[in-house]
Parts: sequence; C-alpha cells; structure tokens
Amino acid sequence: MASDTREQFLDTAEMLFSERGFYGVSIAAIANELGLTKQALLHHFGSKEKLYGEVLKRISDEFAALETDILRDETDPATRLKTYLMRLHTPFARGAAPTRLLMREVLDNKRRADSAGTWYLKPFLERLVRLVRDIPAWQNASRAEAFTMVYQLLGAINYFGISEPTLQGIFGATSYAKIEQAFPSQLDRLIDAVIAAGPRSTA
Amino acid sequence: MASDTREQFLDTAEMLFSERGFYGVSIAAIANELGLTKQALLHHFGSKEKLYGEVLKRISDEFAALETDILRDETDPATRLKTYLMRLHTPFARGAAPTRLLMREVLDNKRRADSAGTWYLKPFLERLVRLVRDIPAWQNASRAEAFTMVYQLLGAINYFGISEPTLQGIFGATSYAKIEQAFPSQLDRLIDAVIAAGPRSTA
DNA sequence: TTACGAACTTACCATTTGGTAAGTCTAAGT
DNA sequence: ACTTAGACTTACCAAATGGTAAGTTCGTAA
Repeated sequence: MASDTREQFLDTAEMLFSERGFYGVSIAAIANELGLTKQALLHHFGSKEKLYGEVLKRISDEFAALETDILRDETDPATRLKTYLMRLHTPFARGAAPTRLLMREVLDNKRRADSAGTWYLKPFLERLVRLVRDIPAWQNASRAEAFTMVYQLLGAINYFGISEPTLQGIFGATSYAKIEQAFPSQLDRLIDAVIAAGPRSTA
Repeated sequence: MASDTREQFLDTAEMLFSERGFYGVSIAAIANELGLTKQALLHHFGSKEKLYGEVLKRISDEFAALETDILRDETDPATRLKTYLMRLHTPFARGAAPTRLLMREVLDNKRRADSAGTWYLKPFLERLVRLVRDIPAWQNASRAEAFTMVYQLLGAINYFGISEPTLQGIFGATSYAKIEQAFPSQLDRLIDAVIAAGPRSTA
C-alpha cells in the first residue's frame, strides 16, 4: 500500500519527537529507523516542520475521536468527564508518546516559528471545559474556574504520564512499580473530590 | 569581580535552556547574549553539558534552601507542605524558568548522555515525601501513596507553571489573566482537599 | 509500447554545531 | 622586572544539520 510508508514515518516520528524533542531528532535519524534515507521522508512531507505538524494533528484527531466515543457511551456529565480523564492516564496503545509530545508542545510552541498560531491543544481544552460545565454542580462556575479545575487534573495526569523514565531512574524499577500501581486509585479519588467540591467555597 | 561573568552565563543559560531546551540552544547563542564568544563560555564551563549541569544544580540548591526556610518558619507539618507547594507555584523572582527547565529535565534526562545517573530531582522529591508523612493523617500511608499524592499536586502546579505562553496563545491575554487569578485559590482548596482525604478510603 | 507519476536514491550544498589549539591582554604576586 | 594565571579572542576543524537537484526504478494507465 502506498500510504503505508507515510504512516510508518508518522509512527516513528511521533516516537522520536516525543523522546528527544523537535530539535533533538534529525530527519535522517527518523528515516534511518525505517531503513530509508532522509530524502524519502522529505518526499512525503516536504519539510521537518510539516512532518511535525502532521504528527501533532494525528494526536489531536485521536483525542477528538476519544471524546466522541465517550459522549456516545456515557450520558452522565460527571461520568463523562471522569471517564475522559481516566482514559488520558494511559492514552493509547502507543504508550506515553502522545502525552510526552503534547507536553513538549506546551513548552515549545511559542518559539518554533512555523507552527506558531496553530494551537493543536485548543479544541481539546475547550472540550474539557465544556464537559466540566455540563456537570450540575459546576454549571454556575465561571469559564476561568472550570478551566482551572480541569487543568489541575490534567496537570496531575500528564505530569505523571511523562515521568516514568525519570522516576524509575530515581527510585528504581520495583519502587516505581508500586507507585504506578497506586496511581489510578488515587487519581480516581482526586477527580471525585474535585468534582464534588464545586467551583467555590459554598457561598 | 571574577565570578560575575560566570553567574551571568548561568542566568542566561537558565533562561535560554528553559525556553528552547538543551538541543534548541547553542553555546554560541548563550555567549552572544552577553556579547561574548562561545569560547569564553567554554573557558568557564568546559562543555555545554557541564554548563547545563551547573544550571540544574543551582536550581536544585535553591529548592533545598526554600525547604530550609519553611522548616524554620513553620512547625505544623500540614502547613509546611502546603506552604512549600504554594511557593512552588511562583517559584523565584526569575519567573517560570526553573519550572520549565525541570519539566524539560523530566522529559529529557534519560536520553542525554552525560547527566544520566545524576538525578537533580531526587532530593527534592524525597523532601516532599518526608513532609507528607509528617502529617498525622498520612503517617500510615505507604511510600508509594505519599509519593503519588504529592506528585499529583506537583503535576497540577508545574503543568500550569509552564503553560502561560501556550494558554495566552490559545485564549488571549485577558482570558488568561482571569485564569491566572483564579488559580491560586483553587490550588489552595485542592491541597486542603487532598491532605484531608488521607491516604485511603477510610478502611 | 510508451508515457507518466509515485517512491525512492545518490550527490551535493551552505550553515551550524560543539570543541581544540594557540594565542593576546591585563592585573596581581614575587 | 619577570612570571604567572585568569579571562578572554581569532583561527580552525570534523561532523551533522535541513534542504535542493537530478536522477533511477517500477507499477499502471492510455
């Protein structure tokens, strides 16, 4: 199939960009991973920036699809939000690569010339805020309050999501295994607590 | 003073590394920022890796000093933890640079050859876990539970801490100002809720 | 059979990278 | 007066970078 190579390039690029960052990976390195030359890559994507953009777009689309699934399967607003967030904890079969890449994007997008102005995270964040404000207890929350709430949860999830190698390095594999095991239930309780608390000290 | 230039190099390097990452900054760029050549930088630090290591070390030391202050000023364990975490929200006069750099370090340290094995975050994290387990309600928490709890809070704080440029880009300056204003009080409540909840569903 | 376009490759290029070598300049110590 | 050492500079260098140009190979459609 023709587009097979393209898809492989996107997979490899996602992995390497997520591990080493945009400037830490050369297009030659990505191509070599597939046994091809960098010009094969340029043939398909035109430039490194465009390749990077397509990788981000693919992730963005996957998150959108994830929300569509949840809106179909769940009806209770609080459950929808919670399900979505819990799913973000171990996002896709590809592991932490999308989480790591999005974290890098938050750190870098302002500086990288070409993709500035293209905010791949925007629809994702707006969907989350919408989910929060569908919850009865949060209906009179301001946009800022709803956003802040969900962004704190997102931070808790994503920060842990990118930390595996570092935490394994610091604490060792066995200690990390315990931490990883403890995380979901603690996250579950955290989300419940935050949702239950509502937007403001009961005024 | 002789070491004045050195300190300026560390300041500039911290800023640029935090903004563009290790691979995104050349030593020539750092030196030019001070009107010097890259060889002046190499004269003081020997290599790019060593410079980067010293920047990290300085940040690590500052966090240690911060804890010392808090241990001196506060006696209640819960207050100590909360004060520490709230201080991390806007860490130093230098703004978000240390937070951004540490986030990059979490993403990168496994891959960068030289600094692998040097875990600048280790003492910082161990101090936090110690603070948690000093709190009466958390005294029978496992290490993993205490760690997971504080790491979630750390994630909420740090993720927001690195997001200013991105969020301004997505939502605009005025919307971001509202979010920034709403954040501390929500964080305050989040920390209280997590501490109060204790390590496990009341068994 | 030929024409064509997609999927590549080898050559090549200017620029930038981190780092070495060999100075120059200046202030302090003896 | 002479030496030494620190703080720098100019001159290099080999390797790697992203990208262009010009093919080659090959399956398919006219």
